[in-house]
Formats: sequence, structure tokens, C-alpha cells
Amino acid sequence: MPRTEQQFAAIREKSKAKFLRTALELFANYGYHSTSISQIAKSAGVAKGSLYHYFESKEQLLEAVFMQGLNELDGLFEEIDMEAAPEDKLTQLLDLSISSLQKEKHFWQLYFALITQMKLPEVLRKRLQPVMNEMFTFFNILFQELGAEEPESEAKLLAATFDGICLHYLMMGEEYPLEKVKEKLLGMYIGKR
Amino acid sequence: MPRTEQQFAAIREKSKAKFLRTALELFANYGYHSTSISQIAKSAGVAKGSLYHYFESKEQLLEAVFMQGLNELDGLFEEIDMEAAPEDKLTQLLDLSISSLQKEKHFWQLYFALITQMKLPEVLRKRLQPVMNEMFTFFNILFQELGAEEPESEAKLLAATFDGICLHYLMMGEEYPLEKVKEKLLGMYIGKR
Amino acid sequence: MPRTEQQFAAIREKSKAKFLRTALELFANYGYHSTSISQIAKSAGVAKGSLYHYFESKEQLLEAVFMQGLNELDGLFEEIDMEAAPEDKLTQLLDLSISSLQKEKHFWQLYFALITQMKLPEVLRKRLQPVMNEMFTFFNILFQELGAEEPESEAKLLAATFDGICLHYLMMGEEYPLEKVKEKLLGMYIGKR
Amino acid sequence: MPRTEQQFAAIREKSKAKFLRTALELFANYGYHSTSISQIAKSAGVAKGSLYHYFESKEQLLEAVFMQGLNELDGLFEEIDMEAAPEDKLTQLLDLSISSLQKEKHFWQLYFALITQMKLPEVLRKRLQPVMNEMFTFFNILFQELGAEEPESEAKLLAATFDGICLHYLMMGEEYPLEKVKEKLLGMYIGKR
DNA sequence: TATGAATGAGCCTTCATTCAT
DNA sequence: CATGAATGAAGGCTCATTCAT
Repeated sequence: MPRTEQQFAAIREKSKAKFLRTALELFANYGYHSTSISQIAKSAGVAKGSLYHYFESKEQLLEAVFMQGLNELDGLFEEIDMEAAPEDKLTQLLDLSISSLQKEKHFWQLYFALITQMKLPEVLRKRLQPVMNEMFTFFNILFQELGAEEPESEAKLLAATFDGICLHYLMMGEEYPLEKVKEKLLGMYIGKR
Repeated sequence: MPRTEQQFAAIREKSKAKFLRTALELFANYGYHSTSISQIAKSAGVAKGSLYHYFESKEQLLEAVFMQGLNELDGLFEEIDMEAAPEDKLTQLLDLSISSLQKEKHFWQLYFALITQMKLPEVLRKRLQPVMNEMFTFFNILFQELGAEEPESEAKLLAATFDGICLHYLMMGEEYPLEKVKEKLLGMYIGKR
Repeated sequence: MPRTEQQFAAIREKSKAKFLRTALELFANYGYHSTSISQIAKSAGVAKGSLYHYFESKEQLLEAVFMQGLNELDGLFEEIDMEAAPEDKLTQLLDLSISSLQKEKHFWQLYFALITQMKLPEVLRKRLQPVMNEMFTFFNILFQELGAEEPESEAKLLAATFDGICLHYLMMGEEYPLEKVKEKLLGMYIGKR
Repeated sequence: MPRTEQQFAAIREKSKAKFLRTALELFANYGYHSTSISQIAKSAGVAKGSLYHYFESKEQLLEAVFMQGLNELDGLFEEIDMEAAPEDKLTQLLDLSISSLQKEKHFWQLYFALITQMKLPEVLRKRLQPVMNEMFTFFNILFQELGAEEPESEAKLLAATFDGICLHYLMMGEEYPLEKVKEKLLGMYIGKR
């Protein structure tokens, strides 16, 4: 008796998830090019060929890994109370970002490795665009609410600061004083209330 | 014939420089792994084998390329008048950095690609450390002079902002409003003088 | 319950036949090596694994496909009236051959691909031998009846011509003037009656 | 001191020729798909990778092998005295063909394997076309000179016979009575003059 | 018996590196 | 020192076959 379709779907989902997890970790730690399919398979505890049941190619695996990370990100900012005062929104955003950064370290590592390499497959670039736009819009509105003269430039600066902090945190590891830096950043925009 | 030897040395130096320049450009544009020795040799207009007269291996070539960039960086900050007022020093640093960023785009591209990949050969890591320390110390002193309560954290934040701006500039290209962002950044620290 | 068993056998036979048909078509169109088990299974509308219930291996499937074609061929020449005049027998043979060629295009395509590759598994070679011998004997007798001086050589020549025509027809497709060539061939041997 | 360009060209030519020879033999004997690059390299006594200095891919190697065979063929028919009587021209053509068939057995084996498989890369198909046209035209003229009623059909029939004989010779090996069949064929067209 | 996920040997191909000239 | 042909390890990928359900 063959398994039901649902059983098969479950198996597939599980295997696929395992591959995605393993690949994310290895890509993040060693880089895309320095990670071989063999390594991924071995780490995942399966045979090399199995990977190709789920992903057409190594590159497509990378895409899937990255996509998954972006998808999980999507929900993140919906938690922010958009009706709150700008100061609070900024605080919430920072908290959420830092939380994501710490929980999804591998993803963020991969993220910076990818955007830094300018080879981003078109698919990924297209998928990334709206996410970044949303972020930028968020900042823009924030600074408008704060009465900034040039909200756009302010937004750009803040975005850069955000990415810089993430980058430094990922580079230095746990010894990086993420909390302190966060406080200082908040201090700059919200001021010593 | 001492002159002959000098000529040889000169030729050697010239060839080596050409390799370094070519490699930097290709590594920056296509990434280390996606650039083959053949490509570099062809772009440099010499034979593949010749490269190995100057560099032991591809990895060692990368190191040399990166080292050279760092060496050129060393002189950069010596131009700053350390006796000037902190506000002026920050302004000078920003100007110098932006100037370097624009002139040495390839190097900076490679820089971010490398630090992002956490594979930095030990040699490079060691060479990079003092540069970053110097930068950090510079910021630290700056904020002490500015009377900051926690100059260390302030320094970290500013450093992150710096890197973030660089990153975004490199990602977005010339349409990035580097000047405007710079002004905003200066405004935040120097205030509405 | 004997009926159930018969039903099973019927189903089995039907499935097997479907595989054979599909495999013949794909092997003929794309070649043995360029046709994967997956493709066959998908084209046949069943799962890959099922194929192995009916055939031990891909090679054995090929054998079965070819065997089946040869078996169907066996009956073909029995329709010829062996008592007829040699001219008529030749005509009948030609007509039957052309008819088979047109109806079993896939088989003949596979046939030429196989004999051309000199890898013919021993089984097939053994199965093929009597068929070809029968043909040759038929020709031999024919030319004896026609009073040829060297019936053997004549038979060999005619056989070659036969295969050549088939080959060209298969290569050129429907635009090949099969009928005209047939007429010419008949004319050569039967003469302007 | 580097080798001169001519030296390099000589080396390349020699290596390339060795690969072509080896590949032709193996492709002919075992078939394209059943011959691995490893085998070819081993048979040629060189490393696997070396092959790719000369041919972009396995398929391109096949093309080159086939092309070379066709090129050598080109000269063949120029030896025929086109002013001779049709009977003599046919005789000459047959002799030349048989001679080629025996000398270039591997090529002809490959030839039939390829045309039989209907996958002929476009390049090859295009290269083959004029050769076949030339042959057909030759036959056509021949039969016109012989006063045939339908020279086209006659040409088609003769061409088929030619290919059939070749095919049978290649299939049966040296025991095939090539000479006798040739005589018979000549007899049919030239007749008892 | 049917299914399709899993396997792994083997394939084609790339490329850093070596070396004879 | 320069050259580019040669090497061969390693990588990505395919696919016939197996097997648990």
C-alpha cells in the first residue's frame, strides 16, 4: 500500500526543512562557494542526491534558503503598533530588529554576505526590494512625525546605522555591546527625555 | 651591473602591481571564488603561470591585494590635524573616508565582502585589527573631547554608522546621496552650530 | 477464486503492455541512453518504482521492448503465399515490409539504432539471428527460383537494399518517395513485364 | 624562455589529433553515451582535464570528431573523373566508397550510429546536408546520362542500396562478401554490356 | 501491488597549480 | 622570468535502483 499523499507531503516538508536549515547554517558559516553539496548532505545526514529532490540546483537552494529567511522576516514588523508615538515605534523596531538579529544570526550573516557580493540572483533582488522599501518608508514616516526637515536623508542615515550595527554585531560576536549601542542610538533620536 | 638588477626589480614591481590592480578589480566585481586565475591573467595581459612568480597561490594573492589596500589606507588618517577641535577632526575624518570610499571603491567592496564572510585568513585578520583599533581609538578620544558620558559606546555607534553608510553607498551606487547623509551625520554630532 | 487471479494477470498484462508501448516510443524518439526511467514512468502515468515490478532493469526493459517488436514481426511473413511465383512473392514481401515500416515506425527506428550500436545484448542478438536468417533464406530461394547465377550474393544485395530503403525512409520522414522507390526496385528484379 | 608560438601550435595540434583519434575509436566501438571522458583520456594516455583544453564539452568533441571525418570525405569524390562514361563513374564511386568504408570503419560506424539516432546537433546536420546533396546530385546526373526515365527515383534507390551495403558490412564484419555484392550491384546497373 | 523518497556510483566539468621549454 | 599545456582533485548533478509503507 502506498503512502497517502499527505504522508508524502509531510516527508517532503520535513526533509526540505532539514536541508534548508542545514544549508543556511553552512552557507552562513563558510560562505556559499566554500560549502559543497556533499557537506550539506553529510551535515543533514542524508545522501547527496536527495538534495536534488527538493532543489533544482545549488543556486536554487540558496534562493530558497534566503527566501525562507525573508518570509519569516515579513511578519516581524507587523507586531509594531503603528499608532504609537514615533519614539515608541523606533524603540519597538530596534528591539524587534535586535531580537531577530540574535535569533536568526545565520540568516543575517548570509544576508550581509549576499548583498555584499552583488551577484544576487534576480529573483532574490526582486524579493528583497519591497522589504527594504517598507523599512525605508517606515523610517521616512517616522521622521516626518518627528518633524525632521529632511526626513528622507534622516531615514537613509538611520537605515545605514541600523545595518552598520548589525554588521558589527555579527563580526564581533557576543562581546559586542549591542544593548549599550542601542541605548545610545535611541538617545540620539529620542533624546534625554 | 647593479643597474640591471634595479631594472629587474622595477619590472618585477610593475608586473606585480598590475596583477594586484587587476585582481582587486575582478575580486571586487565578481567575488573571490567566482574569479579564476585564468581570468586575472588574461585581464592583466599575461600568462597564467607568470602569476605564480609573484604570488604563491590564489589565496596569497588575495592577501596581497587586501594588504595593499590597507597599506594605502594607513597614510589616510595621518592627514588629519590631531590638534584641531573635535568637530573639525570628525569633519575631516568623514571627508577623508568618503573620498577614499569613492576613489577606492573596489577595495571597499572587497573589504566588505571579506569581513562579511568570516573566513578572513589569519594574516588578514591580524593586519586589520590595528587599523580598526586605531579608528576606534580615534573615535574614543573624539568623544572624550566632546565630553560624552560613555565615549566607548558612542565610538562604537559612530563606527557602525560609518560602515553602514559605506555599505549602502557601495550597494546603491552613485544615486546614493552620500553628501546629504554626511551632512545629517555631522549635524547629529556637531549640532546646529 | 480463479477469476481474481485471471483479473490480476490481465491487469498485469495491461500495465506491462503500457510500459512497453511507452518505452518503445521514447527509446525510438530520444534514444535509449537519453530516456530515463522517470520519463518512461511519467509518460506511462505510473510511478517509477512500479516499473521494477515488471522489468528487472532498464536494460531488460529494452530487451522486452525489442523482443515484442520481433515477435510481432514473426507473423508478418507468414502471410506470404509461398507457392506463388517469385515475382509475386517479392512484391508481397515488399508490400508487407513497407506496411510494417509505416505502422511500426518506432520499432524500426529502435531496430536501426540498436543494430548500429553493436552493443546488442547477447539475448537480442540471438533472437535477431533467426529472423534475419529467415529473411535471407527467403531471398535465397527467391533468386534460385529466378534462376540467378549466384543467388547468395543476390540475396545479400537485395537485403542491403531493403535495409537501405528503410533507413532512408526513417531518416527523411513522409517526404520520402517510398512508393516510387519500391516501384523502381520491383522493376529491377521483375523487369518490365 | 617560453616556447615559440609554433611550438605551442604543434603541441596543440598533436594532442588534439590524438584526442580525435581516440574519441572516434571509442565512440564508434561503444557509442557516444557509453564512452566516458575518463575512458577517452585514459585511452589517449592523458589526464581527464586536458581534454577540455581542446574541446569545450563532450558534445563538442563529438562534433569535432564527426566534422573531421566529413572533411576527410570531401576530398574523396574529387578523384572521380567526371568526364568518364557513367558506367565508369559508378564503378569508380563504388570503389572509392568501399575503400573509404574499409579504411575509415570507425567513422562510418559513428556515422550510422548518429544518423540513426536523430539527435544530430544542428551543426552536424548542416554540415552533413551538402555532402548528401552532392552524392544525390552525382547519382542523379549519372542516371540522366544513362537515360533513365525517372533519374530521381533511381538515384534514391541507388543511394539506399549504397547505405544498406555499408550498414551490412559494418554489422557483419570481414566475412561480409563486399566484393561480390559490389559486382552484383554493378551488374544490375551496367548490365551485360 | 503501487508509490515516490532515498541512495550513491558515476558522470561531465572546472580550476588552482606545476613544469618543461 | 615567461609561457601555456598538462594535471587531477573536487565539485555539481543525474539517474538506475532500492525499499519502507
